[in-house]
Amino acid sequence: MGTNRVTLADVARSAGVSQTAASFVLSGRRKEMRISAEVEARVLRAASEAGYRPNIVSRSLRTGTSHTIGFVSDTVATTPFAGHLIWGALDAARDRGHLLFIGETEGDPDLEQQLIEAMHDRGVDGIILASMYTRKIAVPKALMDRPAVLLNAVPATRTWIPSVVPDEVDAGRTVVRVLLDAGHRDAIGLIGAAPPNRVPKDSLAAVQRLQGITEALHDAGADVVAAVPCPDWQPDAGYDATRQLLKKTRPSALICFNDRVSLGAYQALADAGLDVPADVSVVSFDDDLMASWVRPQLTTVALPHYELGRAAINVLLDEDQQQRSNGEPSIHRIPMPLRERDSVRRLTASKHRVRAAAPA
Amino acid sequence: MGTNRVTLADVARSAGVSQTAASFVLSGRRKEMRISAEVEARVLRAASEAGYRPNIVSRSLRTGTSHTIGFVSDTVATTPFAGHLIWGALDAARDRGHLLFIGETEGDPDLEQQLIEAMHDRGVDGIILASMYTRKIAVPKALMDRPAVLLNAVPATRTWIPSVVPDEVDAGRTVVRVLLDAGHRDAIGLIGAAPPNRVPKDSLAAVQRLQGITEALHDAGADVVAAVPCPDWQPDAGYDATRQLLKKTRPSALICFNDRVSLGAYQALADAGLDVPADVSVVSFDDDLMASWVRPQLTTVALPHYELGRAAINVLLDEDQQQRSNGEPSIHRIPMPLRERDSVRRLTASKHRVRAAAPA
DNA sequence: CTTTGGTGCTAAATCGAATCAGCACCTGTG
DNA sequence: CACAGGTGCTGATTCGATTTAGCACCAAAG
Repeated sequence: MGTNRVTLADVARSAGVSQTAASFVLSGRRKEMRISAEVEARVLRAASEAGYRPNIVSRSLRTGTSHTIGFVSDTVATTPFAGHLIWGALDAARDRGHLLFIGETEGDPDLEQQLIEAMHDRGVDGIILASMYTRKIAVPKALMDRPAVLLNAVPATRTWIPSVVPDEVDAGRTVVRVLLDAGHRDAIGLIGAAPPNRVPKDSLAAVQRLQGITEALHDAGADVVAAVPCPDWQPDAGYDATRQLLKKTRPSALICFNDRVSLGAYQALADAGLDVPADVSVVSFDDDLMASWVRPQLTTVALPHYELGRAAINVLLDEDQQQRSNGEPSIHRIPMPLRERDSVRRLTASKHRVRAAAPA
Repeated sequence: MGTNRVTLADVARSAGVSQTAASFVLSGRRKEMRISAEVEARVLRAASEAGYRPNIVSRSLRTGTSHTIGFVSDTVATTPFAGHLIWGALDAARDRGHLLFIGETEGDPDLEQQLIEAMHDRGVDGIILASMYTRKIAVPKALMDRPAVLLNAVPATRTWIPSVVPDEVDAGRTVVRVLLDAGHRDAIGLIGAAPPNRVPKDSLAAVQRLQGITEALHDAGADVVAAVPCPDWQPDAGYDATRQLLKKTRPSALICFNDRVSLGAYQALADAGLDVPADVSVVSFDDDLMASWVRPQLTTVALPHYELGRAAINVLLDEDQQQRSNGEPSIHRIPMPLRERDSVRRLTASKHRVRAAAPA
């Protein structure tokens, strides 16, 4: 290194013992080598006086563990979502004494491969491969040889690599519970997907949210009054779908499949002269930034990006060994927390459907 | 490492030569060791057939260079700004064969110290210490021993460490040029700071933007018609300041000190029945996201976060050595590009002040 | 026929920590 | 008094590359 770093040899010399003794003391294993308490004290003193810090490069070469993790993502900059994934991973890594390499692939498989190899060349203990939005991904070969975790993604092919994803099915159940608890039961509409399987192509979230919604309604003996799928989950499509639904029926509540769709729904409801939440309640998914910008603020189930990032580190560090031995591919589902805001109206205790009302 | 990686020894053995020969061939220095072309071919072939990749941990231990850079920031997740700084650094690092460690301090000096040390323990070639917004920072001791660059920050104390910052003075000149080019000359108002030095405390941007503006106006023989400082650069303060200015005078153009202030100015102008840009032109700084959301879209001078990130890597890798030898602290100023949008009105060729007009 | 000088390569040391294999020394037992 | 067994430590090797020192061979020069 540039300047004169203190090495283990320096510490040993100044404590008047062998490197071996110093090494065992400093790694807290003095009993194993039967080092006396007196020598331990001398070594500890010498180390702290000299400001000794172990050289992790050297340790890594010898032991093969670098306390370093690679985080490879298809995006780091564009959205706050990606930032929060990284943030969670960073915090968890710090808690466990690890540092993170970050790499961005921009969706390019070659670049992905190169980054993973560059990280392995530097002796990372494992790699987290993250996706900006939840999806199935082809697991690159380079990932298979060493510990790895998929974050916000599930493997397209069968593999031992564990995944960490949001619990979308449970989120579907959650939005239904919110509506049922508020007394909405009979006139619930769906914007963005329709049972049994009319959902946007390739969207895991769509399938699973719909599944949770369907199950929860069935459990309660309820059913949707109408459902309109959208080709994609953008405000425009949400607007069109909502208008279409309003032609057929007059729901007391809408479940929109994400916050951007909700934005379109808000607009369509306003155009129809319907007030949120007085006339129609709206619940949604994602907790996008806009969810707290729109008026009334959206009640929505949040994608837990920070927690996903944290979980990925912990899964990588804790479970990976076991997973590799038995062939079970494990999927860790992280709860999606409800953000209760102002877009759901609590119906009166009578539990009867209320056609319209807004008592100041 | 976990599975059996191919080592240099393996390559040498299968090529039937010594490690030394293999090493010199693979590092492209065969002439130095006078290796024959024939042996070179054998080694190259063996290496590529075996899929040899050098172990950078080992190389790092021997040579002290890891092709790894530490990026320590006070924020990574909260804003898109921070994301773009990292993005630029990531791209430049990749172009030059380096990988980035990322660390977030959350503004905590102890954490900052720990992160820097943890990175040095892992043999980074240098460290970039980044700030979310441009400011003076106390340079941590841990940074002084090895190559380092301050990003979006200048050192509070005298030091050899180079800085990379946006060129705010030039940005000040740019906004003035935009207005002069459009024929605004006599009735330019300032919102956010006032000459000679009534600026928000601790804001480098304020001082330098004002300096550029003042110089450029002076060069053109022009002057501001009125200037109102704000305590902080938020929409509310911008609104108040603009109302205050409008009581005194009727500008043909406003220079707002950032986009959030401009947002407030827009509101105050609207309240006063003045149209942007028909009655009053507005130019601003930052190119915040909102600059393209507001109507009319703001003409503004952008903070070049991506380029700042790139530059930091290049400065670290290129200039650091020299800087350490002579004691000159260097400051690299990155141009702030103009984003011309719709908030500036071009006056008629007569160059006379137009009181109000909006044909169609 | 020895020396010089160039060519083409190899052996061994090195970076800093971890760790295996032992080596003195002492105490208690038969 | 020989010997087992425990205590408290040290020397040397290892990880995988880079790099210094130097060896063997051959041709040309003296």
